[in-house]
Amino acid sequence: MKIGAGVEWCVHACTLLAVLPANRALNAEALAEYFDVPPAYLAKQMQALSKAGLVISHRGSSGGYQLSRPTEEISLWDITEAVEGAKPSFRCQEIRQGGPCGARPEECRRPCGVAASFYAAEAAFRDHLRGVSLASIIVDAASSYAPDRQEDVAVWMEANASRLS
Amino acid sequence: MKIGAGVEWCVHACTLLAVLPANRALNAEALAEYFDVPPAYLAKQMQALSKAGLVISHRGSSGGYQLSRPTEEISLWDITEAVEGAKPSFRCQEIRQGGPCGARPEECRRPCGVAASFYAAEAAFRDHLRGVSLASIIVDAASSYAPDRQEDVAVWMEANASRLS
DNA sequence: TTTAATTCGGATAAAAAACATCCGAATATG
DNA sequence: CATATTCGGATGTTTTTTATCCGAATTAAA
Repeated sequence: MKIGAGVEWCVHACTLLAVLPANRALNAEALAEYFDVPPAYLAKQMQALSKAGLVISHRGSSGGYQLSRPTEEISLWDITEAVEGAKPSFRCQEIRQGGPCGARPEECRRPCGVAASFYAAEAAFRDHLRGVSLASIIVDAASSYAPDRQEDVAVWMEANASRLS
Repeated sequence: MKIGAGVEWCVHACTLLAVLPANRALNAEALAEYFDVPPAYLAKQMQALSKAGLVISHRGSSGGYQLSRPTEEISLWDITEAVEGAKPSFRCQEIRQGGPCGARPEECRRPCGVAASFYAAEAAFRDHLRGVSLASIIVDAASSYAPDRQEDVAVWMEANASRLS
Protein backbone atom coordinates (compact mmCIF):
# COMPACT_ATOMS: atom_id res chain seq x y z
CA MET A 1 0.00 0.00 0.00
CA LYS A 2 1.80 3.03 -1.30
CA ILE A 3 1.21 6.53 -2.56
CA GLY A 4 3.54 7.96 -5.15
CA ALA A 5 5.81 10.92 -4.53
CA GLY A 6 4.02 12.88 -7.25
CA VAL A 7 1.01 13.36 -5.00
CA GLU A 8 3.02 15.12 -2.32
CA TRP A 9 4.75 17.29 -4.87
CA CYS A 10 1.53 18.29 -6.58
CA VAL A 11 -0.22 19.16 -3.33
CA HIS A 12 2.63 21.45 -2.35
CA ALA A 13 2.75 22.88 -5.86
CA CYS A 14 -0.94 23.72 -5.59
CA THR A 15 -0.43 25.47 -2.27
CA LEU A 16 2.09 27.69 -4.00
CA LEU A 17 -0.23 28.36 -6.94
CA ALA A 18 -2.88 29.26 -4.38
CA VAL A 19 -0.95 32.25 -3.10
CA LEU A 20 -0.13 33.62 -6.54
CA PRO A 21 -0.95 37.31 -7.07
CA ALA A 22 -3.65 38.15 -9.61
CA ASN A 23 -2.83 37.53 -13.27
CA ARG A 24 0.37 35.70 -12.47
CA ALA A 25 1.31 32.10 -13.19
CA LEU A 26 4.12 29.67 -12.42
CA ASN A 27 5.62 27.32 -14.95
CA ALA A 28 6.79 23.79 -14.22
CA GLU A 29 10.43 24.78 -14.06
CA ALA A 30 9.84 27.45 -11.44
CA LEU A 31 7.75 25.09 -9.31
CA ALA A 32 10.45 22.43 -9.50
CA GLU A 33 13.09 24.93 -8.48
CA TYR A 34 11.00 26.15 -5.56
CA PHE A 35 10.69 22.66 -4.11
CA ASP A 36 14.00 21.32 -5.41
CA VAL A 37 12.52 18.36 -7.25
CA PRO A 38 13.31 17.02 -10.76
CA PRO A 39 11.82 19.53 -13.26
CA ALA A 40 10.95 17.05 -16.00
CA TYR A 41 9.14 14.72 -13.66
CA LEU A 42 7.17 17.43 -11.90
CA ALA A 43 6.17 18.76 -15.32
CA LYS A 44 4.77 15.35 -16.12
CA GLN A 45 2.75 15.23 -12.91
CA MET A 46 1.39 18.71 -13.51
CA GLN A 47 -0.03 17.47 -16.79
CA ALA A 48 -2.22 15.12 -14.78
CA LEU A 49 -3.56 18.04 -12.73
CA SER A 50 -4.22 19.94 -15.94
CA LYS A 51 -6.03 17.00 -17.51
CA ALA A 52 -8.17 16.66 -14.39
CA GLY A 53 -9.10 20.32 -14.59
CA LEU A 54 -7.56 21.28 -11.25
CA VAL A 55 -5.17 23.76 -12.82
CA ILE A 56 -5.31 25.91 -15.92
CA SER A 57 -2.28 25.78 -18.16
CA HIS A 58 -1.25 28.74 -20.25
CA ARG A 59 0.95 27.75 -23.13
CA GLY A 60 3.45 29.79 -24.98
CA SER A 61 5.83 32.46 -23.89
CA SER A 62 5.35 33.63 -20.32
CA GLY A 63 2.88 30.83 -19.76
CA GLY A 64 2.50 28.69 -16.66
CA TYR A 65 -0.05 27.22 -14.29
CA GLN A 66 -2.85 28.68 -12.22
CA LEU A 67 -5.43 27.02 -9.98
CA SER A 68 -8.74 26.60 -11.76
CA ARG A 69 -10.92 27.19 -8.72
CA PRO A 70 -10.93 28.47 -5.12
CA THR A 71 -8.83 26.51 -2.64
CA GLU A 72 -11.97 25.68 -0.64
CA GLU A 73 -13.16 23.62 -3.61
CA ILE A 74 -10.04 21.53 -4.09
CA SER A 75 -9.58 18.57 -1.76
CA LEU A 76 -6.56 16.38 -1.18
CA TRP A 77 -8.53 13.56 -2.73
CA ASP A 78 -9.04 15.58 -5.93
CA ILE A 79 -5.28 15.87 -6.28
CA THR A 80 -4.57 12.28 -5.26
CA GLU A 81 -7.08 10.93 -7.74
CA ALA A 82 -5.77 13.14 -10.52
CA VAL A 83 -2.17 11.98 -10.03
CA GLU A 84 -2.61 8.35 -9.02
CA GLY A 85 -5.69 7.48 -11.02
CA ALA A 86 -8.95 6.11 -9.66
CA LYS A 87 -8.15 2.39 -9.66
CA PRO A 88 -8.86 0.69 -6.32
CA SER A 89 -5.90 -0.25 -4.14
CA PHE A 90 -7.29 -3.71 -3.53
CA ARG A 91 -7.41 -5.62 -6.80
CA CYS A 92 -9.56 -8.69 -6.24
CA GLN A 93 -8.26 -11.68 -8.14
CA GLU A 94 -11.43 -13.67 -7.48
CA ILE A 95 -9.46 -16.60 -6.20
CA ARG A 96 -12.67 -17.97 -4.71
CA GLN A 97 -13.52 -19.05 -8.26
CA GLY A 98 -10.30 -21.00 -8.78
CA GLY A 99 -9.12 -24.38 -7.57
CA PRO A 100 -10.87 -27.71 -6.99
CA CYS A 101 -13.70 -26.26 -4.88
CA GLY A 102 -14.05 -22.96 -6.73
CA ALA A 103 -17.33 -21.09 -6.67
CA ARG A 104 -19.36 -20.84 -9.87
CA PRO A 105 -19.45 -17.48 -11.68
CA GLU A 106 -23.18 -17.08 -11.02
CA GLU A 107 -22.45 -17.25 -7.29
CA CYS A 108 -20.03 -14.35 -7.63
CA ARG A 109 -22.15 -11.50 -8.88
CA ARG A 110 -21.39 -9.51 -5.76
CA PRO A 111 -17.86 -8.99 -4.44
CA CYS A 112 -16.85 -11.40 -1.71
CA GLY A 113 -16.69 -10.27 1.91
CA VAL A 114 -12.95 -9.75 1.72
CA ALA A 115 -13.09 -7.46 -1.30
CA ALA A 116 -16.13 -5.61 0.05
CA SER A 117 -14.32 -4.89 3.31
CA PHE A 118 -11.28 -3.52 1.55
CA TYR A 119 -13.43 -1.39 -0.73
CA ALA A 120 -15.19 0.02 2.33
CA ALA A 121 -11.87 0.75 4.04
CA GLU A 122 -10.73 2.52 0.92
CA ALA A 123 -13.91 4.57 0.91
CA ALA A 124 -13.12 5.67 4.47
CA PHE A 125 -9.64 6.72 3.34
CA ARG A 126 -11.03 8.58 0.36
CA ASP A 127 -13.76 10.32 2.33
CA HIS A 128 -11.26 11.57 4.84
CA LEU A 129 -9.13 13.14 2.13
CA ARG A 130 -12.22 14.58 0.50
CA GLY A 131 -12.83 16.46 3.73
CA VAL A 132 -9.48 18.23 3.65
CA SER A 133 -9.35 21.28 1.40
CA LEU A 134 -6.30 23.04 0.05
CA ALA A 135 -7.54 26.06 1.97
CA SER A 136 -7.19 24.28 5.31
CA ILE A 137 -3.72 23.05 4.37
CA ILE A 138 -2.64 26.61 3.63
CA VAL A 139 -4.07 27.96 6.88
CA ASP A 140 -2.19 25.26 8.77
CA ALA A 141 1.07 25.95 7.00
CA ALA A 142 0.80 29.70 7.50
CA SER A 143 0.40 29.25 11.25
CA SER A 144 3.79 27.55 11.53
CA TYR A 145 5.59 30.05 9.33
CA ALA A 146 7.69 32.80 10.81
CA PRO A 147 6.64 36.27 9.50
CA ASP A 148 9.91 36.81 7.67
CA ARG A 149 9.41 33.63 5.67
CA GLN A 150 6.17 34.96 4.23
CA GLU A 151 8.23 37.84 2.95
CA ASP A 152 10.80 35.47 1.40
CA VAL A 153 8.06 33.70 -0.50
CA ALA A 154 6.58 36.96 -1.75
CA VAL A 155 9.98 38.09 -3.03
CA TRP A 156 10.61 34.80 -4.78
CA MET A 157 7.15 34.92 -6.30
CA GLU A 158 7.66 38.40 -7.66
CA ALA A 159 10.89 37.30 -9.26
CA ASN A 160 9.67 34.01 -10.72
CA ALA A 161 5.97 34.24 -11.51
CA SER A 162 5.22 35.08 -15.11
CA ARG A 163 2.73 37.77 -16.10
CA LEU A 164 -0.36 36.95 -18.09
CA SER A 165 -1.76 39.59 -20.40
CA MET B 1 -1.89 3.27 -3.68
CA LYS B 2 -1.86 -0.49 -3.97
CA ILE B 3 -2.19 -3.61 -1.90
CA GLY B 4 -0.26 -6.71 -2.90
CA ALA B 5 -1.88 -9.92 -4.03
CA GLY B 6 -0.39 -11.76 -1.07
CA VAL B 7 -2.88 -10.11 1.27
CA GLU B 8 -5.87 -11.48 -0.59
CA TRP B 9 -4.31 -14.93 -0.76
CA CYS B 10 -3.49 -15.02 2.92
CA VAL B 11 -6.94 -13.88 4.01
CA HIS B 12 -8.53 -16.65 2.00
CA ALA B 13 -5.96 -19.13 3.25
CA CYS B 14 -6.87 -18.18 6.81
CA THR B 15 -10.57 -18.72 6.13
CA LEU B 16 -9.71 -22.24 5.06
CA LEU B 17 -7.54 -22.85 8.11
CA ALA B 18 -10.44 -21.60 10.20
CA VAL B 19 -12.71 -24.46 9.18
CA LEU B 20 -10.09 -27.15 9.75
CA PRO B 21 -11.23 -30.08 11.92
CA ALA B 22 -9.52 -30.57 15.27
CA ASN B 23 -5.88 -31.64 15.24
CA ARG B 24 -5.56 -31.18 11.51
CA ALA B 25 -3.32 -28.80 9.57
CA LEU B 26 -2.77 -27.66 5.98
CA ASN B 27 0.63 -27.18 4.43
CA ALA B 28 1.53 -24.47 1.96
CA GLU B 29 1.29 -26.79 -1.02
CA ALA B 30 -2.25 -27.86 -0.19
CA LEU B 31 -3.35 -24.26 0.35
CA ALA B 32 -1.84 -23.23 -2.97
CA GLU B 33 -3.58 -26.08 -4.74
CA TYR B 34 -6.91 -25.21 -3.14
CA PHE B 35 -6.78 -21.65 -4.43
CA ASP B 36 -4.77 -22.36 -7.57
CA VAL B 37 -1.98 -19.91 -6.82
CA PRO B 38 1.82 -20.34 -7.13
CA PRO B 39 2.91 -22.69 -4.30
CA ALA B 40 6.36 -21.22 -3.70
CA TYR B 41 5.06 -17.69 -3.48
CA LEU B 42 2.17 -18.51 -1.19
CA ALA B 43 4.63 -20.39 1.04
CA LYS B 44 6.65 -17.20 1.28
CA GLN B 45 3.63 -15.14 2.28
CA MET B 46 2.58 -17.70 4.88
CA GLN B 47 5.95 -17.22 6.53
CA ALA B 48 4.94 -13.65 7.23
CA LEU B 49 1.75 -14.81 8.95
CA SER B 50 3.80 -17.25 10.99
CA LYS B 51 6.29 -14.59 12.00
CA ALA B 52 3.43 -12.31 13.04
CA GLY B 53 2.00 -15.08 15.20
CA LEU B 54 -1.28 -15.35 13.34
CA VAL B 55 -0.70 -18.97 12.42
CA ILE B 56 1.21 -21.81 14.05
CA SER B 57 3.52 -23.76 11.79
CA HIS B 58 4.25 -27.39 12.42
CA ARG B 59 7.46 -28.50 10.83
CA GLY B 60 8.47 -31.93 9.79
CA SER B 61 6.56 -34.75 8.21
CA SER B 62 2.78 -34.27 8.24
CA GLY B 63 3.27 -30.68 9.33
CA GLY B 64 1.35 -27.65 8.18
CA TYR B 65 -0.39 -24.51 9.36
CA GLN B 66 -3.12 -23.85 11.90
CA LEU B 67 -4.66 -20.60 13.10
CA SER B 68 -3.15 -19.49 16.38
CA ARG B 69 -6.34 -18.01 17.82
CA PRO B 70 -10.11 -17.81 17.38
CA THR B 71 -11.36 -16.19 14.19
CA GLU B 72 -13.07 -13.47 16.24
CA GLU B 73 -9.63 -12.31 17.34
CA ILE B 74 -8.06 -12.03 13.89
CA SER B 75 -8.88 -8.92 11.87
CA LEU B 76 -8.23 -8.15 8.24
CA TRP B 77 -5.81 -5.50 9.41
CA ASP B 78 -3.82 -8.10 11.36
CA ILE B 79 -3.31 -10.04 8.15
CA THR B 80 -2.67 -6.96 6.01
CA GLU B 81 -0.07 -5.64 8.42
CA ALA B 82 1.63 -9.02 8.68
CA VAL B 83 1.97 -9.39 4.91
CA GLU B 84 2.56 -5.80 3.79
CA GLY B 85 4.45 -4.50 6.77
CA ALA B 86 3.55 -1.50 8.88
CA LYS B 87 5.18 1.27 6.87
CA PRO B 88 2.83 4.17 6.08
CA SER B 89 1.51 4.46 2.52
CA PHE B 90 2.29 8.17 2.43
CA ARG B 91 6.04 8.67 2.66
CA CYS B 92 6.63 12.34 3.37
CA GLN B 93 9.72 13.63 1.62
CA GLU B 94 9.69 16.84 3.63
CA ILE B 95 9.92 18.93 0.51
CA ARG B 96 8.88 21.94 2.57
CA GLN B 97 12.47 21.95 3.83
CA GLY B 98 14.01 22.05 0.34
CA GLY B 99 14.42 24.82 -2.19
CA PRO B 100 15.18 28.54 -1.91
CA CYS B 101 12.41 29.26 0.65
CA GLY B 102 12.67 26.00 2.57
CA ALA B 103 11.58 25.82 6.19
CA ARG B 104 14.20 25.33 8.88
CA PRO B 105 14.42 21.92 10.57
CA GLU B 106 13.35 23.35 13.93
CA GLU B 107 10.11 24.52 12.31
CA CYS B 108 9.40 20.96 11.21
CA ARG B 109 9.16 19.02 14.43
CA ARG B 110 5.58 18.13 13.69
CA PRO B 111 4.45 16.68 10.33
CA CYS B 112 3.07 19.25 7.91
CA GLY B 113 -0.66 19.48 7.27
CA VAL B 114 -0.39 17.42 4.13
CA ALA B 115 1.37 14.52 5.81
CA ALA B 116 -0.89 14.71 8.87
CA SER B 117 -3.98 14.50 6.68
CA PHE B 118 -2.70 11.46 4.85
CA TYR B 119 -1.74 9.78 8.09
CA ALA B 120 -5.24 10.40 9.43
CA ALA B 121 -6.82 9.00 6.26
CA GLU B 122 -4.64 5.94 6.63
CA ALA B 123 -5.78 5.56 10.22
CA ALA B 124 -9.38 5.55 9.01
CA PHE B 125 -8.51 2.83 6.52
CA ARG B 126 -6.73 0.81 9.17
CA ASP B 127 -9.47 1.18 11.74
CA HIS B 128 -12.05 -0.03 9.31
CA LEU B 129 -10.07 -3.20 8.60
CA ARG B 130 -9.47 -3.66 12.31
CA GLY B 131 -13.23 -3.85 12.71
CA VAL B 132 -13.61 -6.78 10.32
CA SER B 133 -12.85 -10.18 11.84
CA LEU B 134 -12.11 -13.40 10.04
CA ALA B 135 -15.23 -14.73 11.72
CA SER B 136 -17.46 -12.22 9.97
CA ILE B 137 -15.81 -12.98 6.62
CA ILE B 138 -16.55 -16.68 7.08
CA VAL B 139 -20.17 -16.06 8.03
CA ASP B 140 -20.59 -13.92 4.95
CA ALA B 141 -19.00 -16.50 2.66
CA ALA B 142 -21.05 -19.36 4.09
CA SER B 143 -24.28 -17.48 3.37
CA SER B 144 -23.54 -17.41 -0.34
CA TYR B 145 -22.46 -21.04 -0.56
CA ALA B 146 -24.79 -23.72 -1.87
CA PRO B 147 -25.14 -26.62 0.61
CA ASP B 148 -23.42 -29.11 -1.73
CA ARG B 149 -20.35 -26.92 -1.87
CA GLN B 150 -19.86 -27.18 1.88
CA GLU B 151 -19.74 -30.92 1.31
CA ASP B 152 -17.12 -30.52 -1.44
CA VAL B 153 -14.88 -28.55 0.89
CA ALA B 154 -15.25 -31.12 3.67
CA VAL B 155 -14.28 -33.94 1.30
CA TRP B 156 -11.27 -32.05 0.00
CA MET B 157 -10.24 -31.22 3.57
CA GLU B 158 -10.42 -34.84 4.66
CA ALA B 159 -8.22 -35.83 1.74
CA ASN B 160 -5.65 -33.06 2.06
CA ALA B 161 -5.33 -31.98 5.67
CA SER B 162 -2.50 -33.61 7.55
CA ARG B 163 -2.97 -35.16 10.99
CA LEU B 164 -1.10 -33.87 14.01
CA SER B 165 -0.28 -36.28 16.77
C1' DT C 1 6.26 37.95 -39.23
C1' DT C 2 9.73 35.99 -36.84
C1' DT C 3 11.63 34.43 -32.50
C1' DA C 4 11.70 32.60 -28.10
C1' DA C 5 9.39 30.42 -24.35
C1' DT C 6 6.13 27.38 -22.96
C1' DT C 7 2.79 23.24 -22.34
C1' DC C 8 1.51 18.83 -24.19
C1' DG C 9 1.84 14.11 -25.47
C1' DG C 10 4.37 10.38 -26.40
C1' DA C 11 8.65 7.65 -26.50
C1' DT C 12 12.21 6.00 -23.95
C1' DA C 13 15.26 4.65 -20.18
C1' DA C 14 16.71 3.68 -15.41
C1' DA C 15 15.61 2.34 -10.80
C1' DA C 16 12.77 0.21 -7.52
C1' DA C 17 9.33 -2.82 -6.06
C1' DA C 18 6.46 -6.69 -6.63
C1' DC C 19 6.09 -11.23 -7.99
C1' DA C 20 7.90 -15.77 -8.21
C1' DT C 21 11.15 -19.67 -7.82
C1' DC C 22 14.65 -22.45 -5.84
C1' DC C 23 17.77 -24.47 -2.47
C1' DG C 24 20.16 -25.66 1.80
C1' DA C 25 19.53 -25.95 6.78
C1' DA C 26 16.77 -27.00 10.62
C1' DT C 27 13.22 -29.76 12.44
C1' DA C 28 9.82 -33.13 13.37
C1' DT C 29 7.56 -37.69 12.40
C1' DG C 30 7.51 -42.50 11.94
C1' DC D 1 17.81 -43.28 9.98
C1' DA D 2 14.79 -41.83 6.17
C1' DT D 3 11.33 -38.81 4.89
C1' DA D 4 8.52 -34.78 4.82
C1' DT D 5 8.09 -30.31 6.04
C1' DT D 6 8.87 -25.30 7.38
C1' DC D 7 12.19 -21.67 7.43
C1' DG D 8 15.31 -18.24 5.72
C1' DG D 9 17.92 -16.55 2.34
C1' DA D 10 19.54 -16.07 -2.43
C1' DT D 11 18.20 -15.34 -6.86
C1' DG D 12 15.71 -14.29 -11.04
C1' DT D 13 11.73 -12.22 -13.63
C1' DT D 14 8.16 -9.02 -14.44
C1' DT D 15 5.75 -4.89 -13.53
C1' DT D 16 5.48 -0.34 -11.71
C1' DT D 17 7.45 3.82 -10.46
C1' DT D 18 10.50 7.33 -11.24
C1' DA D 19 12.76 10.22 -14.43
C1' DT D 20 14.33 12.19 -18.83
C1' DC D 21 13.98 13.73 -23.48
C1' DC D 22 12.08 15.33 -27.82
C1' DG D 23 8.95 17.01 -31.37
C1' DA D 24 4.59 19.39 -32.18
C1' DA D 25 1.34 22.89 -30.98
C1' DT D 26 0.72 27.29 -28.97
C1' DT D 27 1.33 31.90 -27.43
C1' DA D 28 3.52 36.40 -26.35
C1' DA D 29 6.55 39.56 -27.53
C1' DA D 30 10.27 41.52 -30.38
